[in-house]
Amino acid sequence: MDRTLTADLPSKVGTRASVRGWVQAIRDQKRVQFLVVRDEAGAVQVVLGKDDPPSELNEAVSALTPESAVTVTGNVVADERVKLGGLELQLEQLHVAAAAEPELPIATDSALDKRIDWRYLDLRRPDRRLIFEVQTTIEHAMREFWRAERFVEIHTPKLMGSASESGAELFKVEYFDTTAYLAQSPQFYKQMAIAGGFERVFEIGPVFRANPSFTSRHDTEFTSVDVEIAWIDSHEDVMSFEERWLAHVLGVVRAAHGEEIERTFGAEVVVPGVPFPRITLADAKEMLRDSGHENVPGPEHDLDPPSERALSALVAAQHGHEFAFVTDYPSTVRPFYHMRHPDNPTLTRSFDLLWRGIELTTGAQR
RNA sequence: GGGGGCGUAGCUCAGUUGGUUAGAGCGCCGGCCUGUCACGCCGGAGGUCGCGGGUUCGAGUCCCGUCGCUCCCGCCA
Repeated sequence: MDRTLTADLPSKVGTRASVRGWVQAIRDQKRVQFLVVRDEAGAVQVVLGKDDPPSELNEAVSALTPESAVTVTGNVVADERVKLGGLELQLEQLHVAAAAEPELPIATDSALDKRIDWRYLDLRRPDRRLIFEVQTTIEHAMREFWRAERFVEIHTPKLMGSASESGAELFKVEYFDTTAYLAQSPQFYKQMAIAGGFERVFEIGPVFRANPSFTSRHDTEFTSVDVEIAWIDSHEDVMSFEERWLAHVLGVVRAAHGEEIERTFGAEVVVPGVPFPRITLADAKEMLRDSGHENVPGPEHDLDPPSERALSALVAAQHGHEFAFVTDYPSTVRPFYHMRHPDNPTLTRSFDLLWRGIELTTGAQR
């Protein structure tokens, strides 16, 4: 019998169906037994009346353990008493593909490090899966947008013969009888693609930075989204592209997952208006000082995390906007790959994009 | 790299100025329960208090070391 996803069960009422998934709950009573079986799309209540003495099927249900992998088959019936979707599956056949240990090593309130130790169990939780669903939607929406704007996707080498940018520490790896380095940025290859006549390129790929960093932002290995555009007049062209791009992506995410994100994480997905607010780094620091923010970094320094959070809060209050471009970094902060202003070589044609107090991207005219 | 916090049952956590046999909730196991839906009720099992050393009549508790986790700062072309 073909497998039915729990999300499709309403269309199966009055027929037999087979559901595959994980046992989420077992409520074994004197006269009746209930299971909740969860698959990637949802969950369904399974019901079985108990014989006296209990049937073999009754005994099999009693012996189940949470998170066991099962296939349950039976008639799908509508029943208003059932809180979970108003329907249930009347159990006729039970197949246990893999029985779980009686006691699970993590619970919903377990700490993150413990959940990571048992990641395959943690990922079964719908709120964990939602993150991956949203990530997939985001990448798809990005590629869709880029493709409509004549971008070409590139996959650049991650094993390199030398550093692609200075500043970040490199991971050394043995490469036959010589040494290679893990790429800490596709920047060099992006620019080669531009020089090669690819006017607009993008890459979504891994980058590696051997920074002994102890923060919640995992700098050592992460997935970087990179874009490079030719024939621009200034960094303003990059910003106006980026804001349209991100507004599009957030619009798609809100439409596809907005309600579930709100329900699961209590966070609203806000589709930003265009243009985003723009402020020079110097003006941002003045704004922060005027607002009474303490320890504003000096003129030769980037904003620190507390300043980024405070600036986002000020922009939100003044412009009602979650994004803010901070522009014109001094060349001392951005010495590489950044074009200087023709009339003021101490400033670069560059920007950072802040979102809800976090630095999201860095951009510049190269 | 600097600083703070934490490590006790399968999970989440209490544990007072050092003092008898280390507790709770959830989970698990057994029993009961006529439709539950966070099911309910009764009972039970489960511990090298991260590890090593020290102080003490006595250490989960104090001291030193060590391992692990976590938060903040720094680093982050």
